[in-house]
Amino acid sequence: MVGSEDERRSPTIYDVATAAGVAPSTVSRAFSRPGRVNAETAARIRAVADELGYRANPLARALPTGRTSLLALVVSDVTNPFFFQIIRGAQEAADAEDQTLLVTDVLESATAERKALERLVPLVEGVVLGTSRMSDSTIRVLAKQRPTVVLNRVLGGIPSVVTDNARGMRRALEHLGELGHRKIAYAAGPEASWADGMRWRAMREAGHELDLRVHRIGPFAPTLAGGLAAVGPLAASGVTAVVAYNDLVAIGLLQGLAAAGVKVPQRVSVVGFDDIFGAELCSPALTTVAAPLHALGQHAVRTLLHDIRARTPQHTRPALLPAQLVVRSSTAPPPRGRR
Amino acid sequence: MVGSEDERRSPTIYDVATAAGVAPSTVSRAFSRPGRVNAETAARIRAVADELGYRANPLARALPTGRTSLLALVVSDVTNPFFFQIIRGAQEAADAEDQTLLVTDVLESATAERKALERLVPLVEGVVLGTSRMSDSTIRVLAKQRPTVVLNRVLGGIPSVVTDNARGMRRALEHLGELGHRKIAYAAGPEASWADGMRWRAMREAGHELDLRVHRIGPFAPTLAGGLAAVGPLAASGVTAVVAYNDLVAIGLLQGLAAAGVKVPQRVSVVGFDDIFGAELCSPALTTVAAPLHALGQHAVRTLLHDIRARTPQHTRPALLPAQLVVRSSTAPPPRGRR
DNA sequence: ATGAAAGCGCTAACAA
DNA sequence: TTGTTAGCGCTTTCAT
Repeated sequence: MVGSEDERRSPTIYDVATAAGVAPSTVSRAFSRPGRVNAETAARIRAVADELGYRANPLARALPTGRTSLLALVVSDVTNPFFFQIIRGAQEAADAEDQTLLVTDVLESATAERKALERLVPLVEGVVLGTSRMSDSTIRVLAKQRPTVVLNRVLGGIPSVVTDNARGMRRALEHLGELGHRKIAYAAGPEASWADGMRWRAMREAGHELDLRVHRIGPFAPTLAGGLAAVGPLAASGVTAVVAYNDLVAIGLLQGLAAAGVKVPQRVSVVGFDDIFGAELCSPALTTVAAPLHALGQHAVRTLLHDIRARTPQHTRPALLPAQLVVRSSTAPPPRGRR
Repeated sequence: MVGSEDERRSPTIYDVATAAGVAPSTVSRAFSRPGRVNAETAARIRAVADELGYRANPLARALPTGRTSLLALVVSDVTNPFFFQIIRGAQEAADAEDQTLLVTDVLESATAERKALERLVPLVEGVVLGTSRMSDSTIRVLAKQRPTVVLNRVLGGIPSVVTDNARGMRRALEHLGELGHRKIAYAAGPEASWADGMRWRAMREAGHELDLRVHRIGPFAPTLAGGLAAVGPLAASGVTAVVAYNDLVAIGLLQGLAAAGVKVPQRVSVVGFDDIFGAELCSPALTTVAAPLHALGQHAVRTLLHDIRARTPQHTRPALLPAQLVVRSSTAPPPRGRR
């Protein structure tokens, strides 16, 4: 067997039981089901446990119950600032409920994502998928095995929490409209992106309501390089303002425009999406639609915990969290004669 | 008990054993100790296992052996770009050895760090501490419980992996010296920081050898705000170049200098440390001493794994990983008449 | 090379 | 309210 003639193993419920003069099961109950045991007995047990330095073994507890108190958060890219606050929020929510959050980076690869999940699933009680690269059907299979919450993606029947892109986009266009812009471009992100579709649709609708002309360029990669690539098409489009798929694209645009000698915001205004770390570092500081990143992470974990406890997904329709426009220095009225 | 009259539990070694006509222990061996079992038997067992969709339960495996295949990486702040590549490197190294990495953010708080560790330690086989805020003695206690590796900190007797700050600083000063600078400031970071002490000491030594005058200002918080605060003291110091404790301070400095109308690099050159994400976003793009972030994470995990397997710390002296100077646009020759 | 059996530390029926 | 007892799924001596 394993234990051998242990020198100084850590104490178990048996040690506590003996020392307190009760049965092991009573010790167990004293910790996992307080109230199901006489107050005085419980107190004594706790005292003895303290003295012995007893700590419940999470593995042993998990084996018969399946309750590992472990939650997985899968992100497509830890180095993407988009996830920082999401991770933070998620971790806070998990800590608050005494759960341990396992953050896993899958490097933008659906294969890596599946492999990671294969390893994680038997260990965790639930998983939240941040910007998953996996197919809908793969996600559904996962959701059958463990309670699952999806971030920034809507998937019929699977609980999800997303940013209210429509309202955010609306705010951005209102802002641009008030400044006097009339013709505005959208620098699109990856076509496969759910958020991209949402944003462009919202832009068309808002443009229509606000009587603004909107124009789509792209798609571009959701990176600095993508933004750089958008410079040419943007110039060709003859607009005075552009809303980018996300901040990385917007910042790339800023850099490319600067290199081309086009002044921002004097000649053209630029608006980003998400408000990632870096959006206020660039110059000019980026006006952007701030996604409720922290809240997104927090809400996802709370929802997950709820579903785990309910033993079945309750939140079947997506939770919509509000975005907020952060006005910085990359937007201004259009050049005279261009309005 | 627990299992109840299960509908469709996942198959166990018992199921496989029955189906393959062998004993459960043989199935166990076939997986955990291949070679200790007849090749043909093993093949048959594997075939049957596949068919049944058998997957070893990591919890059950871990209970008797303690081998959870879980490693903890504790970072003081996930949102600090400094950690991105560290996390990546660590995760790669862990994946390569079929270990699961648990990344935990402790929000710059020693208390949170201790609490997180308390929860993690019984679960993981080892821990790497990235920029720990805990005291040396607390870390030593931890190291007694689980193999531990420390990042960017040297702690007698505890395995650690650190950046070669001395060589990096030397490169930075050589670069500045070649450009013609003679008087250079160091914008210091937190006094409690081990890296800060190293960097300042290295700067003095290099300055001495290269015949440059070095001057220390600060300490400043290791943040953008810290950099902003450094603008005044910097102006007062009368130098033509400054090396900042880290990139965040350097970028803050860039922003503050711009606001004050001081041109970088024409009037003053700025060098950062670490090369975090953001160092090339800011303007001008930052010249900086790039820490081998990815390698740091990777090396830490490898060392940890090694120690876990050796069942005792082997690497008693710090591993020194090389830094590299990345020259971008924030450095240039000093103004005429100031050399 | 393989099997039998004990045990890892805990939980949860079931009885008392 | 508390004790007894049988597992959870796996590993590992000890026999054979």
